[in-house]
Amino acid sequence: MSQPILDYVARYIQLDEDEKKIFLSILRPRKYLKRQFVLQAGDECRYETYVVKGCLKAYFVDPDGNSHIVQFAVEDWWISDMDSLMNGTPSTFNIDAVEDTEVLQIDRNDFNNLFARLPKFNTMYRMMLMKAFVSHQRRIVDNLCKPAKERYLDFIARYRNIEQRVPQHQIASYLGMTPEFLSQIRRKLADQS
Amino acid sequence: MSQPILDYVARYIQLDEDEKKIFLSILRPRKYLKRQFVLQAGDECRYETYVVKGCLKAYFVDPDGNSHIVQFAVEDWWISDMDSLMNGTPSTFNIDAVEDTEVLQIDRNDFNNLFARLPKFNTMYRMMLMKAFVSHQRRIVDNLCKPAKERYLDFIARYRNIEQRVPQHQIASYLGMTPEFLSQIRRKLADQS
DNA sequence: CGCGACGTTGATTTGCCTCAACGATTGTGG
DNA sequence: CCACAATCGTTGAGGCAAATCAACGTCGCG
Repeated sequence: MSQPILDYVARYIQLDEDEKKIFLSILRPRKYLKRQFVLQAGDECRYETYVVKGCLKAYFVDPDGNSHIVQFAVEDWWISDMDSLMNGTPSTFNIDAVEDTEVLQIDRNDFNNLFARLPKFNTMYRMMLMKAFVSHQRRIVDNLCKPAKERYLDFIARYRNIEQRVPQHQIASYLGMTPEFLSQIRRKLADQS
Repeated sequence: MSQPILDYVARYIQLDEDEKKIFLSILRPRKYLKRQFVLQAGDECRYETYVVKGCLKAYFVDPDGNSHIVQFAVEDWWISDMDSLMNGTPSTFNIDAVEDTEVLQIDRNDFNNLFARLPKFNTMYRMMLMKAFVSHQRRIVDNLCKPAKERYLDFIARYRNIEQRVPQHQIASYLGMTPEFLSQIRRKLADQS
């Protein structure tokens, strides 16, 4: 159960046995059923969540009721409402399960103390955030300058494993287009091949 | 010259005199003239750059030759091509000066060593990145679900100081619309008030 | 002066959305 | 085990937000 996350951590930092013990002690395993909420917008985000098996998604529901997916998290990914987790403000995103999912969670207090107790985690988290920074910037640029068809092709090239596990209309939401339009794009691609 | 950056750092971490000395020793002051390049796409990003006075911008030029501004950096902001800075890969962004600008720069090697030499900086940088993470996510969502007019109004509300220093077509680029369309939006706003 | 950067305006086009209707599945309670 | 609802994808007609293209006026500056 905890081996994947230890491997994950080991890619960034080396822990001694004591540190491993402390780290493992703050992880709480939990399961979510498909469609079950991990976090509802407006609530305080109480956990940083690591996905062991399954798939979660974070999404924003705008005033018109349309929902916009900001992140998928499959195996070996982390997900949370960072703003709420840092500051205790009400979260703006919902997080729920795309399929039945097993996670390991770190409580908000433990998370905020973690960096003082085990300073090495500063390094790991900083490096994770730097990678996220880069991919966020790329996503912003791509959304600005690439047409819908190209964004779709990029997505399936990069996340082939996600594409097959998530309903098509959710991919459309992630890519910033309507499900009808994505359907149209796929038809044209199928016709010409 | 260095006081602003010390104040900046002090908002996140407390340095003793030795640490201050080390930190200051890796900062290189430099001036850029309006329109001068700080970094050209394809080159290796050699510096993390802190703006003391003036304004820089980072932008991506797409295959059609259109440029898309990903970030402005005015006083007290940092700017770089993070991917290139981390990994030494060719940068995808250009960075240049919107106006005459004074900066403090940290060389790529010093930057990568900084966290080992002065571990406190892990904490500071992690916290900076967490804030950036949140604002990137918000920008992604806003670009997906807000119409152009609203994005413009949000921008001038949040960055009134930037709006007055940067040519209008660059703001349009940052907001992901054409300069013609932004001009139209502004006319309508002016008419009805 | 003359050129380049900047903003504006209008005509036209287009990428994508809206709305509505329709099968195919899946799942679920009676 | 069936009936009915919910979820999901598809298709087409029509509409709109924003892009494109082209022309023009202004300003600052070498």
